Amino acid sequence: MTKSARLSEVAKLAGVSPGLVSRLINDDPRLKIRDETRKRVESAIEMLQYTPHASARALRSSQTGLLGFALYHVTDPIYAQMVENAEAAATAAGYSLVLLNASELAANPDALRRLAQGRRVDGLLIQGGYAQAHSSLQVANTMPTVLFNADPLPGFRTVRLDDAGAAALATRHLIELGHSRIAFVGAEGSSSERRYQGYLTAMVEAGLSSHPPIDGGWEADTARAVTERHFGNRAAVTGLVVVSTTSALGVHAGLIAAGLRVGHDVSLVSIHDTWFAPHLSPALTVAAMPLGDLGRVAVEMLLEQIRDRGEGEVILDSPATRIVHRASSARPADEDPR
Amino acid sequence: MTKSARLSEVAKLAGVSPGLVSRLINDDPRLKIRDETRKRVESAIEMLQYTPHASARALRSSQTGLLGFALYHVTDPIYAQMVENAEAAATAAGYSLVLLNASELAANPDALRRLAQGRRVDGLLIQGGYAQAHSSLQVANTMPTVLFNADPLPGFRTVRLDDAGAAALATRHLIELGHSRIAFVGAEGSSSERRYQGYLTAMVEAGLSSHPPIDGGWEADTARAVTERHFGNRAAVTGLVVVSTTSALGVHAGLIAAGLRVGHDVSLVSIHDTWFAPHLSPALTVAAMPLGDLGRVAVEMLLEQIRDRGEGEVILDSPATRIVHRASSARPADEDPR
DNA sequence: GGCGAGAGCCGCAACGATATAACGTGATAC
DNA sequence: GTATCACGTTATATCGTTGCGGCTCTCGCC
Repeated sequence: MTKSARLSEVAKLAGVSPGLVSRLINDDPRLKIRDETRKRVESAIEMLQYTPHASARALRSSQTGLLGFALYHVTDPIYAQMVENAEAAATAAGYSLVLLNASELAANPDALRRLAQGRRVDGLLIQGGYAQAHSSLQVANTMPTVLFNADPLPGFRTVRLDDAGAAALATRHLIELGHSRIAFVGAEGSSSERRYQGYLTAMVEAGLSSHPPIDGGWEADTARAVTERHFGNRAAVTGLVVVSTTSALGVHAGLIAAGLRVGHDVSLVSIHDTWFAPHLSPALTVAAMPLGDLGRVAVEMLLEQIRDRGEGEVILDSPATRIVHRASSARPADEDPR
Repeated sequence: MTKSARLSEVAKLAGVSPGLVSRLINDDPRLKIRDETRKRVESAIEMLQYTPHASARALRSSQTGLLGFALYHVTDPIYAQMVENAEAAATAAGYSLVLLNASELAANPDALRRLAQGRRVDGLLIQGGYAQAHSSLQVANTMPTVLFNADPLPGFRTVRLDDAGAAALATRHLIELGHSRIAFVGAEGSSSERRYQGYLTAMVEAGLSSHPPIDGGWEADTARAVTERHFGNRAAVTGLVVVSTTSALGVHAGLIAAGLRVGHDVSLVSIHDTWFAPHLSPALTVAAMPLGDLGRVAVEMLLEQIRDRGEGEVILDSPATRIVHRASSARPADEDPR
């Protein structure tokens, strides 16, 4: 029991050829086999506790059963949620995820080549932003790739959420509550820009004058600092739409530190729901997008591409976005309700 | 350029045999080669953009360069932080991490066999709790394994943090502020038990009477519900030590919901620091343990074991634990300060 | 009874790399 | 001048699977 069994040993024990055992294991559709023989082989497999050798199989069939998953920060709760669902989807299809550091891939183009050309994985899932970098373009031809949360790039499949729609929804939520002076706290990157566009759409359609975006960054720390600086004591607006829950946490803290009452002096809505949003005090109102679906769909698209070698770009704008109304947003206090 | 180059093609271009190229790439210490030949080979590699084929190499050398990393929840910010550092340590050593779902491994013992016996990875990192399950014991003999945040198990290498020490530190922090009625909010599992022991130690050494642990669970939701139920309006204690930041968030919310002022009526300290702890209002005081180190050390221990086939168990109790004092803890309001 | 048609199974040749033994050279020693 | 040896380099044997062509029976049928 110290050394695991080989396919040939199974074959010998069952009194058949290795090839037959292999075809049985991979249930080759055009395999004709007598029931008695099948049973014999199966019990030999059982007896020897046979498990196919992954590397040998990978070499021969040139399929590793691995998908590379490149992220900038696993610690970002938004993406952690996506990872969880992507992992589940991959496992369900018999694949595993290899965690990759997107920043490192971007910094070191050889690393990407090693992955793709060395056939270490069967496909790549890459977080947006990075994929826009030049070096990855070459990879596209040699390996199935899906970009998520990225601007569509010719030749790549892309999957992303309805950023503009969610931001518009969040903005409309504040407008419906009676707010008219509403600002958008954004960050760098195309997804923030799309969300700002959504904010603009909602403001224009309500006939309200919009503000230029406030850059708070993606991190809570920076968002907090910017908020404190921006809103020291006086609130120029009564409503804020924040680009992400992570930075909304910073805005939340910054407003309180500046002596403003969240959900009273200033109403706050952020994009993306996370597990901590309901537990802030006051709890955070959010425009929730189906992040889990993003992970699942990204994996499914990649697998489809691996199987069919399908070309062409696909953009998935999920319609499942909805407002989760919590205490951080309310009717404006110091304005006449409409 | 459509098909990537083989080792043999490099050899042919350089006018040498494949074996020589292989030994040069893997810098075999007992390889003697003329400088001129080396240059010729190297430029051939460069010219053909040669990259070793991962599966072929894995089959022949029986080393995949992959480490399995089994977690229960990637979304837990505590472990997310660990993953990030583990990934960095693995990459630095030329390895990659394969993300595994610990719950699924536990539920389905065949999955573990497939991994270990199928030689899909070179080693396994397994989150505690799961490893205690029976099925994993067999794996220990066939594959290098390191358990993290787990009780030491004979035959396994284990790495964990100084749970008891951190809890004692947190408790002493409250005692030093002048609190005497202090309770511990815990959860299921051995790490919570160790932390409760630390709480007891500190209480006993201060001559204070301790309370039985309050079970708040690991999640913010459950901790919040338990807190609201437990502390409806009246505070039986003035200080709380909470088993983890995640559940502390729930306790924080629950106290506020119950009408109690955190950092005033009740002081709160939790174990583990995370990115959101400073941004709660009031900000959370924590006993910070070096989570990043945990990830790094776990990987390093595993690699060591892979190389040396070293046996024996090692328990790392990191001494770097420290208190980060924020607004959620203060001198008790309704008691005489000592 | 001979022939064709499958059904059922076998065996060889890769897949791309690496480890090891074997092999040619010169140079050195006797 | 032959034996010895060190130094480079090559040839060959795997590693464990899978894909493919082909071989051998057993039947059915004219």
